[in-house]
Amino acid sequence: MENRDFRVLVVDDEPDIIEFIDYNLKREGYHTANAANGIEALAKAKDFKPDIVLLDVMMPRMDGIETCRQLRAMPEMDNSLIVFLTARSEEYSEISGFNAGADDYIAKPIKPRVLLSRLKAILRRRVRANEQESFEAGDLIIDRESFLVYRGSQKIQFARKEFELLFLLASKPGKVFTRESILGKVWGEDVLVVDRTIDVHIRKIREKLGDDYIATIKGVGYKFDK
Amino acid sequence: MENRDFRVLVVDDEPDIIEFIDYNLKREGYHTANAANGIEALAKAKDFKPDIVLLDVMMPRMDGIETCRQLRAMPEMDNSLIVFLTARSEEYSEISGFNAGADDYIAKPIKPRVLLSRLKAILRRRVRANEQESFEAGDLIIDRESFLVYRGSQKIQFARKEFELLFLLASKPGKVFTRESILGKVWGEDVLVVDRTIDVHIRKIREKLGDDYIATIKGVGYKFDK
DNA sequence: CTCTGTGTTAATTAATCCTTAACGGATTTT
DNA sequence: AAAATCCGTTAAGGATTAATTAACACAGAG
Repeated sequence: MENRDFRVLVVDDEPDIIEFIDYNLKREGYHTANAANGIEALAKAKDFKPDIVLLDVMMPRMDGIETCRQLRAMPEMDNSLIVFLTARSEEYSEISGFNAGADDYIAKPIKPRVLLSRLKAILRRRVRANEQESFEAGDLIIDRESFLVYRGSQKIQFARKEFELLFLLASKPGKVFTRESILGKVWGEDVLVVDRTIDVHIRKIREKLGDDYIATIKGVGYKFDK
Repeated sequence: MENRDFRVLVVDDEPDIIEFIDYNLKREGYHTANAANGIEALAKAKDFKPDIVLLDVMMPRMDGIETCRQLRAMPEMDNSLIVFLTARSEEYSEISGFNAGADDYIAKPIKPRVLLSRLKAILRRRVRANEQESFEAGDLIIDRESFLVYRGSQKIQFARKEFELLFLLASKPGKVFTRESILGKVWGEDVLVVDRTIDVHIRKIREKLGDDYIATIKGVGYKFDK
């Protein structure tokens, strides 16, 4: 899906910021609309049907948190994302505490590149969330619900880490994952685990599936390649 | 890549700020140069070839925005980043409106840790941004994601150095790369490797692709030419 | 508590990649 | 024409990276 297909509603009481965000989004091909306060935002959302709402937390009349609640209640917003714009990242705890239903937040001051890359990431994440928990890769069916992998009528059981690793690799067949990125995604960002650990799990996967599913790219990483 | 390899040009009319930033960057191993105004900045940029320019927006004689435009126009600045130093975040509209080509900005007052971590993030991002994931060259498709080269339906596998070398040459078909620049880009700036090594890798590439992809320019270097 | 499956690491072995030295041919310079 | 330079090629070892095995810790199930 191209950016051009995404609709973004920007809600902020400062015209400068609206203009700034609007300019950057338009340049990337997003459809945009804007509102200066919560009341206006609700009205605009109804017509505009945004995929994503960038919502300033601090606004006069009706604040972002209340606006968010009301937006969430609208049927038109069923599949939309709401992203808070917060003056400082410290306010995150506050926001999440409110549990107003925001999907993410972006800290001000907003930098063009950060805004755009975050937006992309958020939208990508949504796409994934909508994805089924089960998919096919090669002649395998990988099903997260049951933690099982099917090959034809054969059921193959994997331990959790093995499964997550296979799941990651198979989710993008052909793509080479570096050990670093594998660690980040399967084990978590700041986990102290040695690279060899990945190798061992790869080996266990190969033991169960055969050697011709996961290819080693020496000096780079692994890929699912069947 | 270590910080020591990065070159930062700091442009600000206040000597105090220059000194402050300079001190902090040097401590982290960056190479630095500085300029007190836009005119000086342009001259320095030409010699110093910075990877990144920290540019005060408000300056006498020629302001940061105009300086930025002119820097962008310089061929020496092709791969450089320009980061604005802005007095306050309110300057959004200004920054966004003119589209002078800044890559990011850092708000004053500048805190050392913020400066350094932002710089790291920005440089890291650049490295990625420069990396095209996949492109066509001649009848080849060179795909870094899978570390494969396709010729029609044929998949051709390369070892890492071979791949990087082919990737470099093919990224600018027709351009002659000297051995020196090849070493710098594929092997890294301060690696001690003998020229014959490149030849050997070129040979391996030719073995896999055929002799009519990479041409030797005697006394100069190699180019991708198909 | 014991047993089993899982996750991790260390240590060893295996694979392959990278680099170099050496030599020969080609081309350019002296 | 000789000398010098540059490039291509080969084969060998050294260096790097991955595969494999075995051992241990730990958690949860029974």
